[in-house]
Amino acid sequence: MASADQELGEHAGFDGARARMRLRVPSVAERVAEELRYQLAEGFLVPGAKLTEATIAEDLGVSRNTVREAFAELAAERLLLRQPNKGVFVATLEAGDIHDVYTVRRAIEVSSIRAGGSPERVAAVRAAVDEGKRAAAANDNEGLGSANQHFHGAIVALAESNRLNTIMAQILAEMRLYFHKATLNAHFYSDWLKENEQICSALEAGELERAGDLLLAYLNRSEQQQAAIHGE
Amino acid sequence: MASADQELGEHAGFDGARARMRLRVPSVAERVAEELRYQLAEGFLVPGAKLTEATIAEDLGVSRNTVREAFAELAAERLLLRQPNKGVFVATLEAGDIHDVYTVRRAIEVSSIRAGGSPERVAAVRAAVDEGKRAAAANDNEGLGSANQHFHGAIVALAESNRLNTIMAQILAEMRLYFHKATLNAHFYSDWLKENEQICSALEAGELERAGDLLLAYLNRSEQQQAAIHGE
DNA sequence: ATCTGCTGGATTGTTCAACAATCCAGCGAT
DNA sequence: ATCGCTGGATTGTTGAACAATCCAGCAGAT
Repeated sequence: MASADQELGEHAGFDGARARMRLRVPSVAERVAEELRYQLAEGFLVPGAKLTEATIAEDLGVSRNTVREAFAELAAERLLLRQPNKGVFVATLEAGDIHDVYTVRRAIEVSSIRAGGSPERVAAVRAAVDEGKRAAAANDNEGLGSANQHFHGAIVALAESNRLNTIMAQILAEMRLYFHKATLNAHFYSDWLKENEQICSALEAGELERAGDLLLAYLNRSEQQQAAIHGE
Repeated sequence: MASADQELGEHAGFDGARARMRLRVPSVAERVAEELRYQLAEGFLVPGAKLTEATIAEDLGVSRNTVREAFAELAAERLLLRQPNKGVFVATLEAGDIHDVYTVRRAIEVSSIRAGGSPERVAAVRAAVDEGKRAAAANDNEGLGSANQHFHGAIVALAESNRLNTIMAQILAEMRLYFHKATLNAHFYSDWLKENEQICSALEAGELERAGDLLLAYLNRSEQQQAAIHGE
């Protein structure tokens, strides 16, 4: 397998929850989209990079039309930016986008936590907190980051809304896209590790108002930090 | 223009706000998606209906591949549902979806209005209220419906978030998809006409907390009504 | 009569090759 | 240095082809 011929691989497996009796064989276009999502999340494709149709088609061993179909999907998810007649590029988060993203997060995360949730969902939040602790103990930076994402994902999942979940998933995907810039400074994480703990405790205690306030405060501070890192 | 040959038409013109110095000639795939969005909103394509690639390609005078690209986009927007190897269908809102949609609306609308907004944005909300009044006076049912959508769109626009705006636009598009079932009973509207007025007044007076509460109450009631109409 | 299993036609999924339209880097003339 | 041109590369779109899949209808078995 030469460097110019990296086949479609297996990177899925985050869906976990569904036990639907369905034998799914994702279409090629679907798998191309999945592979690109993976490469984007993993940082192999840096923001602003240009994706040439022919190259990707050849690398993945699929047709150009199929690649285009995948592009249409990812562009709708804001992971790729399509510039007519110029090509598609990995999306970049500008200064304004950071505020934008956090505006969405404030809306859906705070709303979700304020509505509470079933014991199982709350337990999932607790599980994410523990996952973070474990990662911290193991000095696992990577794991620490994804634990945090699981935490916030679990908060949105409290609302039991498919649409809210996918919106959140997309937002998190967007953030992963450019998080690699900030992913290294680990002392970052030490803060919210105990903060997540507090939020989760408040949630478990049924103090939804307070849980929401804490979460909101966290999001505001996080936005400031991100803005600072990103410059300006 | 025979029935089997309806060319791509002009139904755009909602973007208004942007005065970017850009000469945009949307790609064919884009216009196909736009045309389908239009037909969906207008109710020419009823929920559950099957869209056969070849037929649409021929009707619109474009290639099948181009149609598929448009499909990928609309499926990502939840307006179409893709069932592998079976075809794409106009999305249908099930009982659970109604709750889901309103959960999203509660999250983003209430959050937006609670944060207030610039005087111009508030004025836009007022404009939507007036638009509704005018439509009511003219007995224009159609106009009444879209005035209401403008109202709620304007509320989300308070937050000045592109992402929130597009999310709201998609949600509204989803609702239009099946609103035709309920669009006739006009006494429906008489309620929220004065309610919008109240919400808007509270917003203008800076009583954001109260505005949010009113809006929330409206959304809850509206969800119930919709659920009742949709049966069970 | 109902169920089973097959079959053929229709539709989707995907590829390929082609061509027009567009963009862009480089180069030459002013 | 600026302007304008040109040629190559890339995108946008098409049309045709074929494998895979689905589905309605039908023949045969119980």
